[in-house]
Amino acid sequence: MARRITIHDVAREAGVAASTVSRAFSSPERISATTREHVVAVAQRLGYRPNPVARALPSGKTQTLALLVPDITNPFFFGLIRGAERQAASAGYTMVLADTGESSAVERTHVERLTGGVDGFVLASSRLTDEALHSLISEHPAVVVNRVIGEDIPCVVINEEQGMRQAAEHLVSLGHRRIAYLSGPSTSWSNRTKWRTLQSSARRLGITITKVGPFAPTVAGGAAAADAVLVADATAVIAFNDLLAIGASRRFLARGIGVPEQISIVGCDDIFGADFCQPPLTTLAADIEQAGRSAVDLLLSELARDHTDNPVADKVVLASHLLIRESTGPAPHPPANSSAPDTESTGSEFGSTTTDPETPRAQKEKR
Amino acid sequence: MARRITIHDVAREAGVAASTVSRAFSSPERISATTREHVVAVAQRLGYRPNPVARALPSGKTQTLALLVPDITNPFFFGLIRGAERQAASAGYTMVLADTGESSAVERTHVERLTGGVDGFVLASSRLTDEALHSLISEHPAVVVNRVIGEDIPCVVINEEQGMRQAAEHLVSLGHRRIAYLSGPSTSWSNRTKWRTLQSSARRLGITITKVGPFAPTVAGGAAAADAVLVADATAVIAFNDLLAIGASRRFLARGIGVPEQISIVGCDDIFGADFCQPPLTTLAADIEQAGRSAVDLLLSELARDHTDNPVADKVVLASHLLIRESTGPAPHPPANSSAPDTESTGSEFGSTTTDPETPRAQKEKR
DNA sequence: GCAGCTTTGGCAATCGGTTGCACATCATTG
DNA sequence: CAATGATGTGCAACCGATTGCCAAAGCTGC
Repeated sequence: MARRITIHDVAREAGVAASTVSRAFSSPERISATTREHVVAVAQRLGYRPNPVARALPSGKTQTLALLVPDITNPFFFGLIRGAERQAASAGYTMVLADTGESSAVERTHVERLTGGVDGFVLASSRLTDEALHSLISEHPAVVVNRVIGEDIPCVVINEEQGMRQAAEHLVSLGHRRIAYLSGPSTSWSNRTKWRTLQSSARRLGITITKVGPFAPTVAGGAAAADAVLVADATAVIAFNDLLAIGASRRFLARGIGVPEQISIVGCDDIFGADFCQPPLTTLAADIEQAGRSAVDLLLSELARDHTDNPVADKVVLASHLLIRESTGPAPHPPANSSAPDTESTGSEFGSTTTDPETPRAQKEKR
Repeated sequence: MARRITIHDVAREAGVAASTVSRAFSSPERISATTREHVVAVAQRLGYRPNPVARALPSGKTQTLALLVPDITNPFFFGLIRGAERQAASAGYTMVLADTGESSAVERTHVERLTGGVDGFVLASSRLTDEALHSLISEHPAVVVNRVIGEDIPCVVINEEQGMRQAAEHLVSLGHRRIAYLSGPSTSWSNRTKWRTLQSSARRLGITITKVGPFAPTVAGGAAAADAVLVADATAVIAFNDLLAIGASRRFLARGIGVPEQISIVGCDDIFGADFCQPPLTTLAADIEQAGRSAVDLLLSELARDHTDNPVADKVVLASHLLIRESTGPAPHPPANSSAPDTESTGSEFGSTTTDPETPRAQKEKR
């Protein structure tokens, strides 16, 4: 724990000024090759390491990024954390991780406290209101993940619409007509988006989707959700996330209700474990690790950006696709009149965008 | 992104010196109540936030801790990260997370780079050699997790011996006589400890335990491990961790080998998913989140310690206990001569310490 | 009314770097 | 050979806080 070697120690030992030592490292072209080599050699011999905080003070750049997540516990964020950490590290940045405990107040406090100590923020699944986010982002460089706020704020989102439509069509193709949506936190933008998309898909496909919840987006929450579904009288459920889906699935099985024989389950996120739970979960997958990497990239380019130029923010949309495993199957009592019950009610607003040939078709699969 | 309010702005606005503003916050007793209130009010009005890096420079204290893990991907570390982050946050510390990619060189580089920017390190499952760790810890405050090095280095470990003995006894009680140990990284202290304990347990219990591996401690590694086990001709396996156990279990099932009908599997760590994989995994559980909390506590008390006093380092040992689920069952062909084959070969070195009544007993369980 | 003490607030140095500017040195050129 | 320019190095200010020391002001008691 000996005192650390400073630039002055090196300067004295090398017989030059401290500024020369500084330049030997940070602007080598401003110094002659001979002195630079000498200084570097002395620094090496003494074991000199620049002090990051001293370096950060004049420049205001800490080479550190903060990642805020609502709940470190949630496996969904593991991939995000991983991707973000790796990308940050490879760019020479250090990553600070903070858990906001699903609370907007804590989120704001963390930002306040970290400001000055970090160069920017990645806000994953922020629980802040749009206004709060806007004002926050106007004073701190930040990118949001899992949220779209406006043209001026860089963000990384998963194409939930795409995924949710696929999920609904998959279930309809299996003969399901009454679907329940297991809602997550009402403060979650992603939750609202999923539900909105599902409602329009339901209209387009001529089926009914009812919302149950909100539930805590955890395995424990899934148990409660399962019981609520039984009351809602649905043959299939789409869950806000895999945790909820796994929890519900286990609860159904524990109550002697077959999955997917009696009820089908679709999750979201393809978290760790979704492939080896029982039954393996049909889920909406997206490369969430990529989301972490993209978020850091966006933030870094935001930091590099000359703030006098055009303030056009980037937006990364990650594809979402359905992974069909074993938690979904044919509806228990396929309705006799399977051919397009009331397809003509399709809203014009969707008719234009979705010229998708994948409409309800035969459900003669067997298990 | 307006310029940040500094202590000087507050001083000017309040009509006092900067030092007075500083004292108003950091040493209120050195200042009259009236001026303090006035200064605080002005600071509040201006939205003043102390700059953490400027504050860290004179004090040398950054209020930041670093957590280094070999692989963020590994769910085992999620609990650790969570526990550490929470404990750090509640003590007003910020946590930096870094992945060493299972490499001792990267680990060392990270420590080098972070030094000065953090007050101390939590090294989880370090891949460094004992010598490297010793020299590293002699110059940086640090605590290690999952490793015991010496009396002078604070550490948090899981009582692997206890757990491994329980696992071995559990399998023996089910009639298993030939057990394979699925080895993890050879640089892992925990891996070596597990194997050593297993060897002595085997001698004591009069069974054979063979080591297969090392394998990558991942689900993918588990598949390779499963195939190796088939060659080793064992009726049960104990895996270095749950990832390996789950991977092996899936591989066995895919190859038509019943788990636990034909082969029993015991994992380690009780990671997320161990309870809902197929079959639910019998595993050695420890409160790893507590390990994270304890590690941070230890580090914090290490930092608070007056370094002139006695250098006695703390050591936290966390209990490990067996969680019996469904991946273990009776050995496929229970040997006829079940009563203590060669118990007298028990090494004296263990005879003294393990006066443990739990020796091989009946295996008449049915499934 | 003044010595002596306590309280209060300011000055200035400091932490360890970075960087604008001045200056010295040396080579080039008219 | 002097003027000019290019190059290399040092001085000192600065980033935003903290803190030791000093002095002014206020208070006590004789």
